[in-house]
Formats: sequence, C-alpha cells, structure tokens
Amino acid sequence: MTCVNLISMTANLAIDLDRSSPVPLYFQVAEQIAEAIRRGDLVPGARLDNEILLADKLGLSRPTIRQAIQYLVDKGLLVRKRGVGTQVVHGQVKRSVELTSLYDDLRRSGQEPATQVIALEPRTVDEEIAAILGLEPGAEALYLERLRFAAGEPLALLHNWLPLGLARLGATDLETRGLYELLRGAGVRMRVANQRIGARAAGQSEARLLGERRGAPLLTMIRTTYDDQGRAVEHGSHVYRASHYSLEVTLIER
Amino acid sequence: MTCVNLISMTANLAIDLDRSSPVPLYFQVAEQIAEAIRRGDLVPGARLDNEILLADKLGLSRPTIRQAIQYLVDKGLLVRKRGVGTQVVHGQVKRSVELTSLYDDLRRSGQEPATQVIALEPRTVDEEIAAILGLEPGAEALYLERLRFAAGEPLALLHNWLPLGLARLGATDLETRGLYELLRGAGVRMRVANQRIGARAAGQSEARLLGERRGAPLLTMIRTTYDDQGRAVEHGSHVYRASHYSLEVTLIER
DNA sequence: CAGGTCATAATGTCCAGACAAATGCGACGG
DNA sequence: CCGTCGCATTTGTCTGGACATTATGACCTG
Repeated sequence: MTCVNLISMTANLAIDLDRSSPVPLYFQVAEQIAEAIRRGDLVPGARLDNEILLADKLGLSRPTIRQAIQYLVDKGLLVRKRGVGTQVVHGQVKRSVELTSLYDDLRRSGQEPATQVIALEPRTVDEEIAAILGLEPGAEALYLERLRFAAGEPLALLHNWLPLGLARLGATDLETRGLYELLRGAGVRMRVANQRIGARAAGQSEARLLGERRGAPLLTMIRTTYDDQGRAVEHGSHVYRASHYSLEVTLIER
Repeated sequence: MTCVNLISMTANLAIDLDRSSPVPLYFQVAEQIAEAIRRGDLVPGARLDNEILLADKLGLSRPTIRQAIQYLVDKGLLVRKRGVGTQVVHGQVKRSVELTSLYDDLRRSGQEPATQVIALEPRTVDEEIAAILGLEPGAEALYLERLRFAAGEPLALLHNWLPLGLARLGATDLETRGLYELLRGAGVRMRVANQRIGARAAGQSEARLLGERRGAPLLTMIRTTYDDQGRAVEHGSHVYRASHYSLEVTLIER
C-alpha cells in the first residue's frame, strides 16, 4: 500500500494505491482524484502535476495515469490542454448523464417516493411494442402500470413493457424499490436509453389519478432502454405533473 | 498508403491507412469501421476479428487498435466482451448524444427552418443570469430573442443570454443559420450542456406569438452550455409548441 | 447422459519508452 | 516598444510486449 501526495504546491492531496485489490489501478487513481474535487481539495482551475511526474510519484506508468485522467475528462471533471496541462474544470458542472429512474432521482433529492402498482401482468403486445422490444407480433410481455407519489402527492403515471423472463418482479418489490434498481439487482446491465420528451394536456382519467384538472400540462417521456448487447430490456411511456416535476439532462460532447 | 480487409469471413470490409495524414491512425480506423456499420457492411451482431489479429493485419500495434475500438464503444456502436470478442451492437441504436441546436435538428429532419429575430442587444443581466454566466452583477450580456418557424408554422420562442465579445452575431446571420453553428464557426468549443426540461401552460403573449390558445401545453427547456474550459458560453430559456415538437435524448452509460 | 474440469481464446490491465505537436513564455532583434 | 523566433514544457500518438481475468466449449469422469 502506497500513499503519495499529488500536488506539490499544496501538498494536501494524497492517493492510496492497493496493488492487491482487484480494482484497477487507473480506477483507484481516478476515483480519488474525483473525490478530491468533490471535497474541494482540488478547486476549479487547479492544475494537476504533469503526467510524467504523477506517474513517477505514484510508481505507475504514464499510460496508466493517462487512463485515469482520460476517465475523468470523459466524465467532464477535468480538462486537458496540450502544452499547458490538466486542470479541474471551471464552473460547477453537474454529474454526468446517468441511467436513472424517477425513483432514484427522488430518493437522491431527499424526497420520499411511494408507489402504487395498478397493473402487473403478462399481456399480448401490439405491433408497435413488439417491434420496439424485438418480439414476434402476438407474443406476450410483462405490462406494468404504476402511480408514483412524492411527499404524499401524486406525481407521475408510469406505463412499462418488459420482456418476459428478464427478472422476477413482484408487486411488493415494486412498491418499495425502483424498477431500475430491481433490474440491476437481477443482473440486467442497462447501457443505452433513447428518450423522447414532450408535453400534452391531461385527459380526464389521467387528471383524476394525478390530482390535476383536465387540460393541465403534463410532461411526457417515452423511453426504451437497451442492455450492453443492444437488446431492448424496457420500454416505458410516462406522464408527469409538469407543475411538480422537470427532467434534468447533462450532455457531454467528446 | 495501405489497404487491408478487416473481416476474414466476408472479406468485404477494407480499411485504408494514410500514415502521412495528420489524422491519427486510431481515428482513421474508427471512422472507417463506423462507416462500414452505417453502410451495412457490418451488420448488427457481426464479430470483428480479435484485436491482435486486427493489429497485425493493419500493421498497427494493439493499443492503437484498442483506442479505435474504444472510441466506437463509447459512441455506442460496438460492444466488447472479455473472453468473447467485439461485436456490432444489436438493434438500431440512434446516434450518440450531441450538442445540437433546434435549427440543426430541424434541418437534419428535412424541414425548412426560418427565424425571426425579435431582440438582439446588450442588456444588463439580473442576479440569476449573472451567476449562471459567471459575470459580475450589473454587468452586460447579449440578449437574444427569436421566433423559430418550421414549414411556415411558428414552433418555438427562444430566449438566450451570451457573454459579450464571444462572437460577432448579426441579425442577418441569425435569420439564416443556427446559433450553435455560428458559435462553432467563431471558434467556440462547446463541450457540456445542462438542460432542464419541463412543461407549462401557455400565457397570453406566448400563445399569440406561437399561434396557440392560452393554456395550451408548452414544452420548456432551460439550457446552459459550457466550453471545454467550463466557462458558460450560452444560457437559453426556450418554449416549444408541444403539439409540434418533442425532444429526443440518448443516454449512454459507461 | 449429466456434470464438472480444463484448455483456449479473447479482452482488460499495466509497463517502458519514443517521437510529434501545440502552447506559452522569454530572449532577441528590428 | 513591439513583434518574431526559438526553446522548454506538456499532452497526443504510437510501439511492443507481458500477465491477469473471464467466457466459451470440448473433454473427461461418474
């Protein structure tokens, strides 16, 4: 186990390496630099030591250090400029894009999410859903309909279609945890999601369920999620009360 | 200049390398593989030769090949699995996330965008905008207000704030080209954008401008864009006619 | 025939070094 | 005083190799 200071000037940033750990070295380095940025030990604009010096200090090779830095550059935490050096990004850029569910979002923001399962059953898919999920027309898929509350108020009406046999989902599970969390726990590795976000006026029945008036603006989101092999694992069509919720997205261009 | 077939089985994919070009070799490889996927020469599920063989065929080292493949994995075109190999992703995953403007989106989808500039002038910023753009309170910034049409119909009302001196923007330019295109042309390198998407009912004046009735659902987007150094280069607050437009977002988890 | 075991193949990680290219700054000269 | 050239610094790209880890399928055994 080694432990080395990263910044000569300030000498307040230390990195521990555990070569016996299964966690890759580059990842250990990246995590600890990211943590230093979150903590504020590395302020925006601060320059890291150059790659060769860093590699030397940590007893690693330059490619390994580069891999660690590249990882953080991709996440938008660092900026590299040839001939200049590597700096912590100016301005407080938010967390990178992540595949999260509404449930995760709510819990992270400190609200208390609750869920009421309205439907949970295999249903015959129509042509459109079959095409999206890559099933034969007339096949069955798991249909799921939920009403999501936050702070005791109805917030969203969620419709989902999932391929059968993907995970064992019980109504009890779904009322205490988020769908994405359950899928991840079942070993589903979600990787790409395609979302279409729009808005429309609330219909009669939606309005009643959500506690809005008919014609109230609703935020709509249609999302298809694929796993790391490109197979569709979930298709959702959701409506949110625009007065209570908005979506946040961060884009990073490489 | 070398030219090598990539896939032994089909032998229909060739890659040209130009070592005298300033374009990095890994990028040349990546581009041509991506092109082959777009063309359909590499169908979803097709397996690439393994990295060592590829490197051998192309006369490159394995890290260079890996860099090319990694680039495409990050873009969501390929999937790597240890012990198995590298495959073209199943299913038609859309293009990766990009920083685009409404104008670009419309032109790409074949519609004919038109723009009417309502306001284009330096204005004193309020506290909120100053904080977002990183300016002193009371400083000035360029205020821009536009009405965007597609196929002759009003589509969106766009409000923007930009730091002064970023680019010379004329009303004529803005009526014939998109804001992002103009900024890129002026050397601004946009890299990260943070968007908040919501919905609300149209007010009286918005409704009149957009040709909707008061209370019609509107899609709202508030976006701040940062350059590669993390400096804010643009802040926009836009409303779209929900009946005519929706936003598409692709998320890729690494 | 079923199940576990082992070999094989492929990617993941890491190392040591070399040269290229861009940036910023200082020294020099007009 | 100002501009230009050149140099030092730093990241970008590329090489060639080594070992670790994991998934797959063939083989052997019970």
